[in-house]
Amino acid sequence: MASIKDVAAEAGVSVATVSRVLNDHPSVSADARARVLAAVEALGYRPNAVARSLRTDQTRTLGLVISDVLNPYFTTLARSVEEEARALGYSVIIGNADEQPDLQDHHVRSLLDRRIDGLLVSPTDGGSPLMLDTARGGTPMVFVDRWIPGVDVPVVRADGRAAVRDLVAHLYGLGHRRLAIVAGPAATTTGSERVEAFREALAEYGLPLPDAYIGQGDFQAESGRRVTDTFLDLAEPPEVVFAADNLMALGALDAVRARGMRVPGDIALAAFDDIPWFVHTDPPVTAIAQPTGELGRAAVRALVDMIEGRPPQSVTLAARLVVRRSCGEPAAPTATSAQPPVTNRSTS
Amino acid sequence: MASIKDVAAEAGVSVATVSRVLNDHPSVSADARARVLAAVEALGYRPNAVARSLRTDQTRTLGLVISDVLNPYFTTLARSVEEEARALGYSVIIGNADEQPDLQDHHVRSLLDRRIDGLLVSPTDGGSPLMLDTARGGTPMVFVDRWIPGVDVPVVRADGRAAVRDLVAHLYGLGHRRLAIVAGPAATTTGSERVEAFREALAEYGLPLPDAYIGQGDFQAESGRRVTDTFLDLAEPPEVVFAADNLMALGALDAVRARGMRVPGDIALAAFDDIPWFVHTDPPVTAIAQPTGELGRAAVRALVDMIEGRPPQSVTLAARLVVRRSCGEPAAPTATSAQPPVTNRSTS
DNA sequence: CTGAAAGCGCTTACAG
DNA sequence: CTGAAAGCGCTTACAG
Repeated sequence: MASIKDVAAEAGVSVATVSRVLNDHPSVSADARARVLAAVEALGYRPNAVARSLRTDQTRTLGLVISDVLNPYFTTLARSVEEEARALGYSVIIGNADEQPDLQDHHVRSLLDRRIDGLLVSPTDGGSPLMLDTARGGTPMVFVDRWIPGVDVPVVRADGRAAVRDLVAHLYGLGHRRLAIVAGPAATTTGSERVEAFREALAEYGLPLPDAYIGQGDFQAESGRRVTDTFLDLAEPPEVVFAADNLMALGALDAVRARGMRVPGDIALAAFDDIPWFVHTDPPVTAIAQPTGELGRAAVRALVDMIEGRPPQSVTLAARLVVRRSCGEPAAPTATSAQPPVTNRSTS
Repeated sequence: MASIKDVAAEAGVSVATVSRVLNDHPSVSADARARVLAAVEALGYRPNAVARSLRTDQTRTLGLVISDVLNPYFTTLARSVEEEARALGYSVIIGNADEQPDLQDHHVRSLLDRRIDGLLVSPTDGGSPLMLDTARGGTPMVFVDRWIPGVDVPVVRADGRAAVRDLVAHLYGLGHRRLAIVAGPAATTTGSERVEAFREALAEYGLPLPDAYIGQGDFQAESGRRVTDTFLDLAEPPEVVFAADNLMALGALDAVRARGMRVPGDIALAAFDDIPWFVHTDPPVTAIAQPTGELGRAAVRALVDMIEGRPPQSVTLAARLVVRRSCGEPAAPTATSAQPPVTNRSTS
């Protein structure tokens, strides 16, 4: 692989001059510039980013630690993060925590070792020592989707409270009274907040949320299956299962199907996070949609602002309820077509 | 951030000694080792991977350029790649080509600039100049899933030929005679091979594959929708649509649904690539499953073999047909339960 | 406008 | 067993 020395030799100039034309430094003669460019072309030279990073102390790279690559929500988030980063001149390295705090720390450490310029994290837990140290230690950092309370780090996320209230109103209107939730880990903000929002919304209707109706999942499919099984084994099973993310909803569907039961006839289902497949499941799943792409872009902008010395901005966007058929048919259908239309209701 | 010099000062030794204990070099006294370790601990020192890479000329990093992050197949592949790489002591940086050759080249270039030790690619086209140069240029490289003919690079992939034959047998047995395919880009191997396998299997049953029944997609959902629309507009629409990947199947479902038509009553559907959601779509989708995890692991092993100077091995694994209900009910149901069982038939 | 030189943080022969 | 020194490929004051 040709180095800057080779280019300098080929062009008959010093490495300093080569470096200057490569970095668009103004004080280079047109002649020197042309010779260097020709040499670069002839040798197929590409600057060594490793050497450049060591010297400049910046990698123009962002680290993104997501909770689970198999979760379409995070995959969509990752895509928008990469797009926005690329537009701003940064690359991104993705680490998949697979919902395991240990693996999350592994990736954070590895990313830090590579001296990424900034870190985007959706924490899988309440804050490991490493994560806390990193946040306090001056590395530019922003939380996306999930965050860690008590640390001074910008947060970019969706607020699902209003959408959950809309969901409960929808369920109540359909006549459901026994509502259960498959929650995410209590140590994560989305794990606890979604339960709290659900509980509060239920309270508005005078409905309880008994412990037996709060199942502890981990945001992955298998836990949704297991918890739903537990619900179905109850002497008085719930009429509705609200899965706190799309993968646990998948698991819930597995559990229901395994018993030969039907949604929504035997049990209703709703999910946090909307994904394209929910339109085509049997039945289409009522879900709470996040503005995922916008979250990713806002998170990158906040992080790049920090990196480049501008004040970063925390952002909270609204999630919205998307009603489909998995919780039952509307009591008073007004649709004129045989097939009920998909309804997109926006909160606030 | 503490550097090796700080550690050396703290421990009262030279940086060489610090480096030696960090790299488990045998000739270090127990005393020096202990002092260095204590200093590392006290300072929270972490070696700078950038500097180390520059010096050793290896990054212990693999590049993975996948065709589309939003495709669950590639996401599953990426996950297994990262797992196996981690087990072998490597990190992986993922680049998402989003099925665009330009974006693919952008990521290849960026990965090369970072001096990754090896490259894993699922090419989105027939071979850009950059890709060809890279393959010939000595960078350890292996193709996964898709490959570029005519270059001497190991290939790890699934062979779907037998499974496609099984699929056609299944469709024929169900009475279908007009079969159409939504193909991927002809410039990709999976784009052209799946069409060829389909055409050959049809020929065995004396069935033609007219041009009108070959729709040109790009492996993304929107193209599946568009092509299926075209099929449905035909004077004589096909009885079956075979989508060459799961995202185009999603698009096909969208198109069918938009017309208020039903699968398989109005038109049957099958897909290449099996994903968890296919169990829960309406109806469950008959699909060809690849041993995705094993492909990812085998690809990493081949690449690491190349990097570490061992002869790499190309691997071809069989895909298999998973029959569900999207092509119609079996003619002679032998199941005793009301609900037909999911059948997993393994080819060969 | 240009080049010689220092230095980023490591690793590794080379001497001792 | 240990340290001084060179060098990986760049960038960037500093002189001229």
